[in-house]
Amino acid sequence: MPDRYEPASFEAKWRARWAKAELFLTREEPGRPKFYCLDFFPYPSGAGLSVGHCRNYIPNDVVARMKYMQGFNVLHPMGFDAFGLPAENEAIKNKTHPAPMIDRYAATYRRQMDLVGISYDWSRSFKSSDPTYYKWTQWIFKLLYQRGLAYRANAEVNWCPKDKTALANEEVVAGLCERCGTPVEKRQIPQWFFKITDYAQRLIDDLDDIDWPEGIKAMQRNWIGRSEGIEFELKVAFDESGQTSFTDQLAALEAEVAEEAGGQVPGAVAEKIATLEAKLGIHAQKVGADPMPITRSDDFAIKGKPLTFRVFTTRVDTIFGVTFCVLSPEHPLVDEIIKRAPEQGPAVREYQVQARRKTDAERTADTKDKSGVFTGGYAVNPANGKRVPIYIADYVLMNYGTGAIMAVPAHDPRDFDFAVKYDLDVVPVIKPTEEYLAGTSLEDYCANPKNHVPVFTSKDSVMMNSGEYDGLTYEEGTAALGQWMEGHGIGERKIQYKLRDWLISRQRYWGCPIPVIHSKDGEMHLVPDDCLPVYLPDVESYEPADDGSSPLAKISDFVNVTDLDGKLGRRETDTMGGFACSSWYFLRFCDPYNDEKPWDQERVNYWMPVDCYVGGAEHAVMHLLYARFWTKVLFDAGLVPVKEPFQKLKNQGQVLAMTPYRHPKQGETLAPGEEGVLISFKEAEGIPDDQKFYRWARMSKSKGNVVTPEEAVESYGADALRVYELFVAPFDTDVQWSNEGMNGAVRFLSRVCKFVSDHAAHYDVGWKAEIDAVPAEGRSLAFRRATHQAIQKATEDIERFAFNTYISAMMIYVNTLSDLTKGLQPNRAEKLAISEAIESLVLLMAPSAPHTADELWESLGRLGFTYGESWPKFDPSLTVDDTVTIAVQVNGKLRDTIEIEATADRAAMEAAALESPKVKVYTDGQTIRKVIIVPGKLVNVVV
RNA sequence: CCCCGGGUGGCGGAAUGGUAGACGCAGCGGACUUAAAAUCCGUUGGCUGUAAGGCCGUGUGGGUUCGAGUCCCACCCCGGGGACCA
Repeated sequence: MPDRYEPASFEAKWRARWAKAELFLTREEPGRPKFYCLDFFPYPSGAGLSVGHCRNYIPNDVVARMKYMQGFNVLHPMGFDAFGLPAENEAIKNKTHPAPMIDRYAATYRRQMDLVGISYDWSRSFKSSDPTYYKWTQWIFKLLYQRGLAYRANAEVNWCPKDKTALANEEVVAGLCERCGTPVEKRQIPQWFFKITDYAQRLIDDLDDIDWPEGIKAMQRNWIGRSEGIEFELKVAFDESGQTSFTDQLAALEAEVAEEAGGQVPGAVAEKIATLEAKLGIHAQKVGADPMPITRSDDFAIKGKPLTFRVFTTRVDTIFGVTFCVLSPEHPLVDEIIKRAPEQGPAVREYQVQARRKTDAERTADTKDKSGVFTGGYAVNPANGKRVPIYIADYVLMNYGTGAIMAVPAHDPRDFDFAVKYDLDVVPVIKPTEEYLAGTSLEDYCANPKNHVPVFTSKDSVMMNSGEYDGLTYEEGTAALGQWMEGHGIGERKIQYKLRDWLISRQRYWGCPIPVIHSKDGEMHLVPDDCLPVYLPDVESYEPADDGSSPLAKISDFVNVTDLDGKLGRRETDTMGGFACSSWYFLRFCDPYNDEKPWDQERVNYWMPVDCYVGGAEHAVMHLLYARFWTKVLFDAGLVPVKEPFQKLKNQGQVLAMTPYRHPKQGETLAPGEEGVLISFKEAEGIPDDQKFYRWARMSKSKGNVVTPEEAVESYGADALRVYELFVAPFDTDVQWSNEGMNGAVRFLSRVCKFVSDHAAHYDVGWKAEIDAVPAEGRSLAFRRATHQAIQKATEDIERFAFNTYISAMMIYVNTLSDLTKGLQPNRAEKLAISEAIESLVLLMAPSAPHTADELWESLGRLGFTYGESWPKFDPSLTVDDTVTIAVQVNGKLRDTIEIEATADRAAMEAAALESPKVKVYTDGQTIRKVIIVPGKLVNVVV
């Protein structure tokens, strides 16, 4: 029996035995509840795993192991996200084919995961690039297509010139390619999209039902970006001075109707217009607009149809403060306006060209500096009939809302900046608070709104300068104006989302082929089920072209197909982005060998949802949103029993390592945000202290600060690595790697071994049958209490993902047991209690230090594995002590602590507290006003 | 600018509104050793005091409470995310 932790002597042996016994094969034994424990689907990088990656696998492994011991059927699988740009780029760099490369890398991952003893069921493993898997990815694509959720459209997309492919919106960060940092360009290419926008509302709503970190939920809500507002129509005029009353607008409408009806206005329509006229006239007077005589303004009807455009706003309560409107440079109305107001044409065209040339990165870089140009047209504010100039500016985005806005510079900072720059009016229409005015008067604010920065944007105030709407709150004003607009057909309430459809086409080789054939007549056909999968052709050369076409397009054997009727067609040559493949892998794990269908319904009904999903927070809005979307589609199709795939989600913290930097040399410049120049540890040795410094940085190959699992296991042992990573910090916070900390874990495991080996002689396998018959008292009771308290703490802590305090409780347990056994010649009761303690200790340690636990288990003469044993249960009556230490406070200040019977009632506690000489010092000569008693905790005497 | 986290000894961290600093690391003192490593025992928030003890102490300032690391308000700092989304 080992009396200290000697990993080299037994860890490898146990891993081999677990493998031989197929210990972690998923069981579906009837009568046991299920638990699905899943880690994020990793892309197997060529750099291999670092101890940083283990921080996600180890804690979830502890959960999986405990759940199994508690009697659950546990599904704990692992596979590899093999398709996609990272793999393909790596293969190109190494001048090799991605398929064998990925196989090699995945094998390394598996070896490393096995090395630290993760209890995966490898029999269920697959790679997303396996044809047996991607066949079903294609099958689901077809399902989406059939349900109207996959479509091809010619669209302006984010094009990464380095990766030579289109990217999804989620893969573009601040205008740069998320993967390689290259500024993305815009390109018009036919692309495949999934219609995730159809599910926007459900993707928000169902977040309420799942146990995820609030931060991730917030990020998803934010990304989906729901906003409620009103979309309404404005008419375009070409004369600034002319006021157009509502009656004018009605007259124009009448003319329009008459034109369509062949010169004669139908009676019913005329009547309707008359009533509207009456209503509108009253309204116009109320809001203070000039009641203009009915004249036929030809502004609206020059050369045919009147020009109109629609805007979306969440602040219709500020509509009386509109002083200009802005169209996005790409807005189709712009052409129409300059056709009719040609004098602004050249300037407008020039600006459009400039805007187009800018990349998203440039556009976002100068968000402060607004630019734009007047179009020559005016918009008529439907609320008050006022005409305001129409500008184009690139701060208005074509792909959000209607691509046009009403600008209220008094209450919107962006509009304000623009108004200041182009000397446009600012008309306050929301009464600012006293706090905002900060001393100056309301008159001064209204007279010189441009002197008041930042602008007043709060919704917690009332309307002013808004005619009959003055004094209404945001809610009231929005409701009243919304009703008015809807009543008069000017606009309607609407909900907008920022979320756009998910672009899945990649013009690259290494991805799942899209099962579509384009026939000669331009129609698209899905590849029939019995022809799936569409195999990715095995080719020598697969480098991407930069003309926007996929490398598959050059492979004529792949492209040219003939259908059953002998008709010629061309295969779709784009492949699916990697996120498609990882949007359903958790379903395949439930039934990975099925070659009839993607999964057997019963298997998925049994295992889904995932009970505990663990991975990094960086996938907050990509994988996690896409997987939720697919699950909902599959739910709607009746193929999965759950609306949400991941019931509980946990994000682990990163592992940071000390990383050397040096100060920049003369002439060297640092990128923004950089503190110094990254150097290797070797370089650092040769540099004097005052020229270098160390920072904690995320472990990564590029930083040269990686500690591999092999190194850690070699120097300290796998169980030490596991215990260290569990103990060093809470699960979700970043940790700083330290060799000293690893030594602490080694010492602790040695103390566990020492305790067990020192007292193995007293171990009685049959303790369970006898222990309750021998009354525990004194030391034996103390043993039993320590044991049951440890069981309770360990169970609850693992359940709530508090692995650091679980390990801490184990340390306390071992320390307590060691203290209790000092110089002990145990009697029968004590021997039984020690037996219980030894066995509980080993089993409680099993999820975190499984090798050591099994080694000790065997040394105790037990057969099999701790994995197959039952998780210890605690007896609540044995978790409480009979005396407690209570705090005695005077006026809330701690003055004494006293030992007292745990069962002491309030009166006894009070009496004991008041008797304390230390308390008397403070209470003598004082009047006791009140005594607060918290049973079992404290007494507070108020004098 | 907005939205999330988070600021506790020399360090990592613990603490259902109820004894702040559990547990570990590092340090210090001691035992064992020819010596060192390893191990074991003791000790370790600051100030003050011979001691018993006292005072201060969880980013800053206020508040609620018998009692605040924990709840509320304002602010400062650090980390992450989103950023012209109308």
